Amino acid sequence: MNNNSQTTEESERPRNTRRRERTRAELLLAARKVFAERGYHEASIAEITQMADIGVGTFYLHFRDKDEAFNTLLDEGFRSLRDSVAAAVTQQAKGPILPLLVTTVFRYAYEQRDLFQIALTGQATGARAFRAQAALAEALTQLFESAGRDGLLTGYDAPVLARFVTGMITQGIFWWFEHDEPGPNQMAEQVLRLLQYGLPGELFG
Amino acid sequence: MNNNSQTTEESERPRNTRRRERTRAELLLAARKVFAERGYHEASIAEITQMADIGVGTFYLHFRDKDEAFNTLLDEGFRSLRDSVAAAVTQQAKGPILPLLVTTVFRYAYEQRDLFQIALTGQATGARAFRAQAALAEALTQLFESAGRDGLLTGYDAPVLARFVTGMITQGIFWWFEHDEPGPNQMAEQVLRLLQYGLPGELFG
Amino acid sequence: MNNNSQTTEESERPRNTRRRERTRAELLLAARKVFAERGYHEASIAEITQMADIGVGTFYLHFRDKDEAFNTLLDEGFRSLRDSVAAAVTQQAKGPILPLLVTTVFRYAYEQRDLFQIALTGQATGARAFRAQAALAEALTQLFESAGRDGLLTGYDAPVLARFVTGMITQGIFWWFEHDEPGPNQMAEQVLRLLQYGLPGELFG
Amino acid sequence: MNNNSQTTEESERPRNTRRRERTRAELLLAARKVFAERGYHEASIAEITQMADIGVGTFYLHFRDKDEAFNTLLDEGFRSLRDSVAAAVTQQAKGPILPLLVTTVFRYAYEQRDLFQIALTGQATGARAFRAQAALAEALTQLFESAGRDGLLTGYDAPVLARFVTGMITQGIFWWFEHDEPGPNQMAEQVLRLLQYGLPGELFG
DNA sequence: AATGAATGAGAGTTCATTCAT
DNA sequence: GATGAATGAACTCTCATTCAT
Repeated sequence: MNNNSQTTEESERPRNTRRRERTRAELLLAARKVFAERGYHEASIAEITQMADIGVGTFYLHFRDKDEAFNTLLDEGFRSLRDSVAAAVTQQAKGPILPLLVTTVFRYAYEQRDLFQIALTGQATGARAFRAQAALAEALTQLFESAGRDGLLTGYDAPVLARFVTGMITQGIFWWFEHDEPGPNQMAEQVLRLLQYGLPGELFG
Repeated sequence: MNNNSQTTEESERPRNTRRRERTRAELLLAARKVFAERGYHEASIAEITQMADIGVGTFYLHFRDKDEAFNTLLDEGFRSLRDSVAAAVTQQAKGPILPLLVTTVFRYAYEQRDLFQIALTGQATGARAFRAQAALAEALTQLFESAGRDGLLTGYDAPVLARFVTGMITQGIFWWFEHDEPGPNQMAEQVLRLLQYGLPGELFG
Repeated sequence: MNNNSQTTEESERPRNTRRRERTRAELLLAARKVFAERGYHEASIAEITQMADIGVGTFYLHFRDKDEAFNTLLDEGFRSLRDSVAAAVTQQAKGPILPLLVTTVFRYAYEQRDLFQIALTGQATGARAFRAQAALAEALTQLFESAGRDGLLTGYDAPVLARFVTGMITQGIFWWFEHDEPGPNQMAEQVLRLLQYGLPGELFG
Repeated sequence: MNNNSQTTEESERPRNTRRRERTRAELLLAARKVFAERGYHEASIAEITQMADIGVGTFYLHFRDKDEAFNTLLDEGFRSLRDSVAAAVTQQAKGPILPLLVTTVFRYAYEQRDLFQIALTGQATGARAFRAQAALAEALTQLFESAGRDGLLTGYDAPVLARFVTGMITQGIFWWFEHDEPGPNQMAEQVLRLLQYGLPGELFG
């Protein structure tokens, strides 16, 4: 309680803590690379720790197992996306949300392609991955349900509609796994144009 | 003595051949179930052969390895989808293709959910899966490029547009992994409505 | 049901079965050596399979894990001791059981020293080992309780008495881990003499 | 400046020494608990140091390795038993030693059950454990050899006899791992009665 | 063609021990 | 003297694949 011990609270603890945090960060960075390159199952702890230049055992000092490392990686990665979106929405208080959402997600995803590759391609049985999509779909569902209550969107099923838009965004991000163009702004613009104006009637007879 | 060479097409060869084919079909059926239930990596050859009630070794008489079985499964499964689409297009010669394509894919996917679950969720590193999406995107790209040459679609990038639509369809199918409603026709209708009319301008400011 | 398949029931199955049994026996033999030499914890599956000149994986075809192999080893080993004792008792129907029991156990233990070394020294957390002693104590308890009901043994607590005798026998067997003499008959004789006549009163004042 | 060399016996050194000793004692206490609860192999240094609320590294400042801690624990524990026995023998100078020995050992063992549990059950490959039994057997051997030289014990092999008695005592202590009754005095009495008077002749035919 | 016992490389994980602070 | 993060050898166990029958 009181500082009568020889471990000063400002120097001793932080030293270890700082080292611990650095190691953890290095492991997460390496895990990010390896998961992105190999996918969940093909990624081995050995490769991750080698890439981080850290002993195998150390991995287990920081994560209970492979699964926890994977989840931590995504959780911490997407937390900052969530923050970005929340910040953008708050800032531009009364404007339309949809364009903002699409644009923000695309911008973030373009910067963090590897993270999305892990989340979307990464495999990982069960619910592990797909949470990225789920979170996006959730946000969009709320948006559309709100719009629905305002009388817009007659004839549409909000959750399903949300999924469609999620699919469009997801595929846009997939596109970047193979191409660099178009950039996030143009990508967002294309999505929004399609959503707003649709395709020419000729295509539908 | 007797002509049991490779020309005896109706008696000798067919007997073995038929048996061989039956075994192969049983293996593929079992593989389909197991891959759908477990995903690529968690599926084990042992479980597949057990479910097929066939010896482990026999598996390798029919498929070089796990990967080949997986690919074969998808190839053969989607071949029939391709045929369905081709047939539908040919039949309805001069009408608009897009609605036809969307509707046919949804109808097929609704019936063959397990196949799509394997293909879309299935894991399988690299390009293994995703070919379902790729094939669909390819077909749509051609459609849109053709439309683009007719002067429609100004301002759109055809391949990217194709991806967007692929994403919508994919997510529609994903939806069915968790829900049974809406059925394929309504699902197609929702997609087509969104594609044709877009969303109300209020959502875009 | 009927033998219309090409697998004849007298040749095909037994061939595999025989091989399986041989492998299993070799594994148990090797396990016996290694456990005796190293004790439960220091024994590794790798060493066992190496000694048996059999692949590591094969071990797990026959035993769920190290523990099961250990238990199987003791169970099968002591089953034959139990049989020996039962046979001896049955045969010499109406004579006194105690000398018979002591003698039979010692004779068997002298031949199967390694097995007893595993059981008595073997370690193995929990109840794993010690069952040899427990079984012996159990048999002796019944013997003494029966004698107690006949009015003999006043002043003795039968289960505790049974443990004492178990301890004597156990230590006799321990002795053989380091010495070869005296042989089982003399050992039994010494135990029985002590049990029957006790030590001279001078030692007790 | 000040004479803090190795001759300052009352101020400087003792402070450190005392602290050192306290840490060591805490470690041994924790080790005792953990070894008793888990057995040698399942006990981990981490658990011991956690229980002692002391850093892992500190353990190795006091003991070369796990093995040394284990041995130290037993050595120090049994040293006091040896002292108790020696004191009792000296005190009751000319009476018979055997009853005294048995009674003293049982009384001590009843109080220090955990120590005996470690020593008798504790696992620890090789000679590590079993030294408790060995020491007891040694003392008894001397007793019996002395008696043998006085012409008593004809027909008995002193060392083997010593082992038998060791076995009885050991099993008496084992009994306490599962039961609380009978207490040390009654237990000793039962052992001594059996040793002095033996069992009724009817049991031997 | 079919079988299934056998294989062994390689995975995840643990833990006694070290060492920079 | 004390600390605890880091280490890596060693372990158990799995499973795609082979091959004698």
